[in-house]
Amino acid sequence: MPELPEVETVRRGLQPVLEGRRIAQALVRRDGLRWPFPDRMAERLTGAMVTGLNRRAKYLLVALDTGETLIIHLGMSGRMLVSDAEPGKHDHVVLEIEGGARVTFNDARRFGMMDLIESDRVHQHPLLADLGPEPLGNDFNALVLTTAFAGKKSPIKSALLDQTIVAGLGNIYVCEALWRAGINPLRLAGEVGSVDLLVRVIREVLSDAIEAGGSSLRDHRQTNGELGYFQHSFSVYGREGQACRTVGCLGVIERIVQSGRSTFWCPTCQIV
DNA sequence: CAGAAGCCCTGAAGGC
DNA sequence: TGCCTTCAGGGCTTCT
Repeated sequence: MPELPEVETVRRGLQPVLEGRRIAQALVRRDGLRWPFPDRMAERLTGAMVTGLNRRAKYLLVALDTGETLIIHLGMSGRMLVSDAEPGKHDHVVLEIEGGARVTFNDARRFGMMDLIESDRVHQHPLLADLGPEPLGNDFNALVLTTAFAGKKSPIKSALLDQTIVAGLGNIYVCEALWRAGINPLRLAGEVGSVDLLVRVIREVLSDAIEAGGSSLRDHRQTNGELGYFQHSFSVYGREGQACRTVGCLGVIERIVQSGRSTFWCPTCQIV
């Protein structure tokens, strides 16, 4: 499940493979993923040099010397592979890189997306225009979050999944952050008191995950070259029925459904 | 208008 | 073993 840390890990893994290199040939093996690919995508990618590899929220931004940027979203099951293997099932786009590397976009469930847009208009792309602040950046702080929460009648769990409030959190890291902050996920966003601790733990949980991804990235590159899916140990996510890991807490992790998504939390210590 | 539910899609996992 | 059902969730669309 690629959330911000996974996408950042993919970005860091692809950087040495792509940056400053030319796409010798782009192979597009189907019409699209969630939406159709842009017109003539293969032609527009072939021959282009990658001038920079950036990230906005959960989107990878591949800047090209053609003046266009390739926007990539991994959706739910999307992954990037660096390998010599011949394209197989669910390998939808293959980039042959000058010098021999091969980067493959694989996405079994096809919830991912790719689009091309002029580089100076990237942040006006419909999918990026309304995104909230980057949680690891300076624009994300207690004042901004308090303002965004003001008057909101949805549970704080749902509010944190809203990409216009803060961009890049997904179901897993929202659960982890609320647990670290001791906040009840059912609490209405507009009724949460101080968010200072919440801001701090959101930054922490994302930074920790990026660090963990970075360390496992080296191992993965040595084995099968797959970027993006890593073993993380979660404190609450997926731990229904197990003992809470908060020091001194004797609670048991519960699973509830909010806005159609599973929320894992400890009713004993998440009481703020 | 805000908030919640529906939808897309495939593979993994669990029940019988 | 194998078939069937349920679940996973990012983010847009539709409904209330």
